Amino acid sequence: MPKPTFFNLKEEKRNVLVEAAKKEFSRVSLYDASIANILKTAGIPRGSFYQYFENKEDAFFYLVGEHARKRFETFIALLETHDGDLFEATRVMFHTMLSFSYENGQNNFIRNVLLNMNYKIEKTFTQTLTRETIDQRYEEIFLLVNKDQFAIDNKSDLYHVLQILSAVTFHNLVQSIAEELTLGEALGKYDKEMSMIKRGLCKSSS
Amino acid sequence: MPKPTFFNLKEEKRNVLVEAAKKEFSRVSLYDASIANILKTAGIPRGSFYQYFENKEDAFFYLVGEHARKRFETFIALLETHDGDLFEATRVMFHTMLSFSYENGQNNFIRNVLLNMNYKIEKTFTQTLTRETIDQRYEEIFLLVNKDQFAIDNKSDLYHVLQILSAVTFHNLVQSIAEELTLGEALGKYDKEMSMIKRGLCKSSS
DNA sequence: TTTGACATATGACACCGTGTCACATAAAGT
DNA sequence: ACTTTATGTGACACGGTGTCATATGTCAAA
Repeated sequence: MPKPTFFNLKEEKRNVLVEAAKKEFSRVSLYDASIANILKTAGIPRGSFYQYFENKEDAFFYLVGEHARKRFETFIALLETHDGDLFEATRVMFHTMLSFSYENGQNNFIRNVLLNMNYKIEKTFTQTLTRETIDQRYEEIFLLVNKDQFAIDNKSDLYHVLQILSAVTFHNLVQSIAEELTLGEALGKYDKEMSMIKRGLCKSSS
Repeated sequence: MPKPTFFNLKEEKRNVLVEAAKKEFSRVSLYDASIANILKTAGIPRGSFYQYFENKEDAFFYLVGEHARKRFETFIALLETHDGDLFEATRVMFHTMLSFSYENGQNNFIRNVLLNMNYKIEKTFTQTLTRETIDQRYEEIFLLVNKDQFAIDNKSDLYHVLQILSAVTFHNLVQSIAEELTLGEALGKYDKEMSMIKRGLCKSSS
């Protein structure tokens, strides 16, 4: 987490810093990013950066976390809009993130984050779906989801549904961007795989 | 790819280097790894390293690729052993990788690779190297898989089955290691999610 | 207004890691 | 033997990170 000094900053200065960091993390991965570039863009001296953040990672995961927070709000809103249809909400989410990523060309934060996605980043993204924080925001999802559509017995089953959905959705997001699929191709593949998951991979006879 | 010089090396010296690199990449992630440590372990001067590899990444992905090659052989063998039962072969693979990872404690290559898994690494894992071999290997799988168990129409459907299977399997592998689940917990979660995927997440009526 | 305690700003610097390059040595070809 | 080609070597330039001594600002109590 950023240090208290960061949050004590005047909003404008904080924004300048956030935007500068976002710019650098839009250019390259966390590991290729250079603090010097952030400093140059934000116009602050080197020492100041370390007043606000522990290090580069700290700044990066702060940005990802903030992004994830907003996405979660969107997701909850989508669930409400679609009468608890989890698949449709996820599908719209997929579509939205992908469109946004394509519209903004090579240099945009979310594209870069997705391309360099690893476990820690994915966890920061889906912190609501992990076992530890399950009760905090999982409850919110659970109440909203229309359970009628699922072949599930209990609350724990929904956890696994979310796990599967997020695994496949993220995999498709990353792949679509990395392989530079067109929006149509990406959605086609995603819908196909989603329908297979819904229906089941095996013959019902087995 | 490593430079020709690397492959011209006498087998013993090449092995020393490979083991040294593996040791370093077992300790920390690709980005935290230091070439200096590899040099020290292998007992070669700095310049030599750059005779053999383009850079750190080059060495790392060579090791991952070699590992993946062996895993693929195992997988094909498993498919044969289990009469083309793709799910069972995948399950055994999951079990094997996880067991191996646990048995060897904190410092082992595959654990570290899984923990720092990203798209490029996963791609190296699932599609081994050249374009030509991809089609060839896919064909190999296609011929071996017992299509009777699946609700699939054509060859393209199997592609999507493999996509889903690998997404969920990798996700579980990484999560099990990162969250330090016991082998029992990990297998329980995996089996549960696999059975949900096989049967389908939605009620058959929908 | 002065004072002192605490928070914040600053940039020079020590440290570490990468990749290169000029030169040394070995191996192979003729 | 001599030339050519391949490989070995380590000093070094360059760039990046995190720290620290010092400067500057803030604010409340005296």
